[in-house]
Amino acid sequence: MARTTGSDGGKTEAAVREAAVSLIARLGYEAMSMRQLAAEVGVQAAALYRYFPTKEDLLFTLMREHMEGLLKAWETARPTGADPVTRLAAYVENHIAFHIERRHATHVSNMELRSLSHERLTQVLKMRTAYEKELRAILRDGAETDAFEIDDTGLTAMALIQMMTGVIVWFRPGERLSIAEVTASYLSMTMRLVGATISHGTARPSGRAGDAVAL
Amino acid sequence: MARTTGSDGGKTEAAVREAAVSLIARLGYEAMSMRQLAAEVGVQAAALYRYFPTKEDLLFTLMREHMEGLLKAWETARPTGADPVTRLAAYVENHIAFHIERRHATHVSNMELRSLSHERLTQVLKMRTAYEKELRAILRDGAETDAFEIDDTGLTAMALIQMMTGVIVWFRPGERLSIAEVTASYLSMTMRLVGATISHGTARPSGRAGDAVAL
DNA sequence: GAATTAATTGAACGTTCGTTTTATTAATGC
DNA sequence: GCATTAATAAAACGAACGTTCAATTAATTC
Repeated sequence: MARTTGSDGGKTEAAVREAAVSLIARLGYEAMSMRQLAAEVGVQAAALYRYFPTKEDLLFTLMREHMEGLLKAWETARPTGADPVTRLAAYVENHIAFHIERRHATHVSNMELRSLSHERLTQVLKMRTAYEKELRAILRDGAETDAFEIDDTGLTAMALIQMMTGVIVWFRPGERLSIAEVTASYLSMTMRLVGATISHGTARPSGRAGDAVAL
Repeated sequence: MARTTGSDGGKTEAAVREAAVSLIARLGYEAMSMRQLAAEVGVQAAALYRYFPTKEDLLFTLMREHMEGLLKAWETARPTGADPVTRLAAYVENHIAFHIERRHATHVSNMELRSLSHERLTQVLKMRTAYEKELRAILRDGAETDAFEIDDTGLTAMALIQMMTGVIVWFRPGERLSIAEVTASYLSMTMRLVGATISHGTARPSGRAGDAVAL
């Protein structure tokens, strides 16, 4: 056999991407073979090389597009000229929504970085850093205007991102909690963590929780 | 050649474990070959099979002992009969100290779970769940005695663990922050996140940060 | 409807993998 | 110092890997 009836390059490529994301998320990049991937798509292994020149090219494409999507999503969701609390809330909501929606792709982007060449790793990390920088800027603004009370901006940003991204590890759609409930809880935890001053009305008291137990 | 002068089974096995942890952490379990590992130890690949019957046995041994170590460390550090704030502080301090000290092993235990057989995966997850259960118990006690203000105990526990374990992703010893500084910051963030009542002296006010921005 | 292009198959390539087997030498026990 | 046991090397096994190549057929173009 050769070309099959109804075959379409565009559709096949999309099917390859989709199957690759879920297969890599489940088995890991190294453990997934090109033959396995091809079988999932319903095609011979050789056919994959029409769309991606190497296995690593495939991985890199998935990661790059994931990061581009994340940055684009934030560009769209980001409120312009708002106060730090509003901006932080938008960041948290966007982050959680995006990551829950793309659990598998996030898994791939976070876990398989070591399989990239140095150059490509740098590219992906650059995008990631740009995204994290947005959060640090919000935290810094909030700290400077006393909207937040933060020890260390960089450390707090990393802690928040790890906490939020961690959702994909345990969250399963359709279980005990809805996406809205999870998002609301994380938003509330985030605001407490950064010591956010209550924004609407009530003034915030001076005594900070945690002070008494700090080393 | 055969047996080499000065060779010692105990030392070789220890060297294999050590090399395996750092090699798997750096390359990933699937990407590390037994020949690579043997070369790192300064031995032929066949010699490894004297100590570990298969590659997966080696991985499982590393993971099981890591988890056993974590549980044992907590058993030792756990304060008995103390209030929730003290117990939570001890949990955070133990968790961060243990994970910073064993960054590579933690990486292995968290990232390579999918390479275990179903049965062994279950064993490791059982230990992990037992460890997480300790945190949930502390949070529940704190919530019931109004020492903490928590939306959802399970969700908060997961968020905290993800946040704390995330330290190993970005923390490098000898850089900007010391272990003590990092621990103090995480402790402070944790206490705010759970809405801990200030324990020594000052009463805690009613208005909670985050309320105003919750969905 | 012939020529061209797009999509895929099937077979093969050289390499590397985890693992096993057999032989060989160092340390140990008596 | 001889017998035994411990620790390793060296070579080989079949299987699986990523990738390439030539052949073949479906769709498209004119």
